[in-house]
Amino acid sequence: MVKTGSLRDRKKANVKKIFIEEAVKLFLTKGFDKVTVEDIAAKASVSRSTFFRYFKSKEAVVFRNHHARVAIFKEMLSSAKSNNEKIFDAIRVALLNFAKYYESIKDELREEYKIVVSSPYLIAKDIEKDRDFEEAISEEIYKRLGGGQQNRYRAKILASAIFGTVRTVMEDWFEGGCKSSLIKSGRDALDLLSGGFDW
Amino acid sequence: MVKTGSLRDRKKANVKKIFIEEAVKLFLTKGFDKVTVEDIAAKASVSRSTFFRYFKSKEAVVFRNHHARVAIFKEMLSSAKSNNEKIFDAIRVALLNFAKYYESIKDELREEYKIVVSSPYLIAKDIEKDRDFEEAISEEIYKRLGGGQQNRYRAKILASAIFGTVRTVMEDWFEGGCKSSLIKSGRDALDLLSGGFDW
DNA sequence: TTTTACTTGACACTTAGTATCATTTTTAAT
DNA sequence: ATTAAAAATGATACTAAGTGTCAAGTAAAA
Repeated sequence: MVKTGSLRDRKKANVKKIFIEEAVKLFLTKGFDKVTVEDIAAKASVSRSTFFRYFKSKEAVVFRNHHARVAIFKEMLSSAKSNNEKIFDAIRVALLNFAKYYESIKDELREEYKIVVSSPYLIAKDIEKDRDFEEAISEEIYKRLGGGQQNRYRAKILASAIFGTVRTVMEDWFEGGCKSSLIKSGRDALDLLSGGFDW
Repeated sequence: MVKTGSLRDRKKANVKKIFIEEAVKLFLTKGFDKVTVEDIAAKASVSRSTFFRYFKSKEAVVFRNHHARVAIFKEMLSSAKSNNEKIFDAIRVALLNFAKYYESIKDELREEYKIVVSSPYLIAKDIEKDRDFEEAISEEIYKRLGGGQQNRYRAKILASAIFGTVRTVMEDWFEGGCKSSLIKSGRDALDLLSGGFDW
């Protein structure tokens, strides 16, 4: 039994799909900044107005999967168990799980990356989006530390250090065309971090 | 002997000063997003065209000191000496020096922060600007490690962890109205980091 | 079938930023 | 002091993102 929405719902889903396909095609060939919403709407054979009913901005097409990914990451964080009761180890488990997930959607990610680096504006936005992941880590550490004002700050500091590391590993992975093992690089980088800064 | 520029130069400097004063006044009272370049130009009694000859964008007024600050930081990084030959310690010295500098311009910074948080757009841009500091740290670590491909990556990871920490400390300082000791907070946070992640 | 709810296209508007051109102002040379 | 070159300004027109509104069309429910 296949669940078909109403005709209206199916039409909407289809329009959205076409928007995404055509927009991505244009972004990849011309670069994000050289594509106007007018162009996208024309390719999708609808009006410019309609585009803004489906996406709140031009870049929203590019970042359409962001929220879902953050949700997945949060789920991995909260369900992560460590063998040794150490918080950092649990975060590490979640991060490596997420790395595995990212490897499984590398085609999608590679395409997205190509679009992002085509525009200084998108690069900035991308950095901004990363904050959601960092905040998720911070929240998780805070919870596991048991709450309290002092721990909130402590959690933020640790999370920013951890995610700074993660971001760098990911950038490196993208730069190399997602060919290397993200899990292995991630593990190595986290080892470097956990070893401390006595150098 | 006072060095007076030409009449032209003095006029230009004055127009720029007026632009900054009026723009900042408007940003502080109405919030960045509610101020148009038209408004600023009107307050400065010049045309909108002229504004864009002095600043390449509206936000450039807010971030007008960014480059100079990065330059100062780089200088502090390259001249930092540690007692024990450890790279992390030299970076720490530079960071604490910079914290001292920031304490000395806290009024300017507090004003800037108030404007930045008035606009989601500026908050994003601010995060972007921070990358310049992170890259400066990365460069410095890389140089001190003696170059090489492997060290480039290593330097990036360490720099992102360090700067993630720094950013969090600064945010906390700003949130508290720049009243606490940035140097002390910075030292504590760096200690937390250097202790490693074995928890 | 008819009423109601939703979707769309057309249009007007605001604002940042770019580009051009004529006018004014400053500077340098005679 | 006069004039020619260089630079700053204002006016104007343009592109493009994003917002808001309204009337017409289409699907859903009665």
